[in-house]
Amino acid sequence: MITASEIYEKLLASYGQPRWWSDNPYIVMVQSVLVQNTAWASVEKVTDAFPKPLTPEYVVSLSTEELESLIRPCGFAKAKAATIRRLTEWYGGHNYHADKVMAVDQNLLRNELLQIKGIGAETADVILVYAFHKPSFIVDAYTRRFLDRMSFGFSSDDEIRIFFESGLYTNYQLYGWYHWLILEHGISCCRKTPLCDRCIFAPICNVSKHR
DNA sequence: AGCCAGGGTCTAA
DNA sequence: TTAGACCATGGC
Repeated sequence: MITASEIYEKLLASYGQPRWWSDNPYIVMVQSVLVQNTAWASVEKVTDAFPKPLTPEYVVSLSTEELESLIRPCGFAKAKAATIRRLTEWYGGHNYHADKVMAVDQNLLRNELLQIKGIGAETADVILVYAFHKPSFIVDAYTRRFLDRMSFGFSSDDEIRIFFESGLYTNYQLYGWYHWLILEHGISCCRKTPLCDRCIFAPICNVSKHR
């Protein structure tokens, strides 16, 4: 069976240097909530249309109605606005200071994030990796589908996490890049069956599982 | 475990 | 133009 490193090398060779989410921790936090079950284009639309720079101070100054109205194109406006508020409040507990958050133990931090209503495992891991530079491998629907098509037969996200974390250097940048590559692959190749003939994984990909 | 939250965009007809 | 699938999910 192909290893986690070999998969990474293939993805890298095919798609090139992956992009980083954002160097601004607060933007990562907000966008990670906005993107839940939402197309990325809608997230960019909302983020780009913000009347002022997207800072915690600015978000706190908005009324609930204003915030909901600004993020409406991403859907679930009520729920997401409330989650962004709770997340911002939590960040305020660390004085909006990313360095302070980064000093917290990874598992402690993950649990803190998971306690915030609206933040599940995937969103927590996205925030951990991209905002606070913690090596917590992100498992999402694309990751599961990708591995399914490689016929791995994992039965839980924990198994998947262990597969990646034990097969790679413990490095937050690597995890972030890897996640981005899986997404890029999933979006550009594995959503449309015809493209899969040219896919780098075609020889080992179970095409019958394509949607 | 399955269903619900819900606006926007793309596609096939 | 219209119906329907789908979107970088999480909560109950």
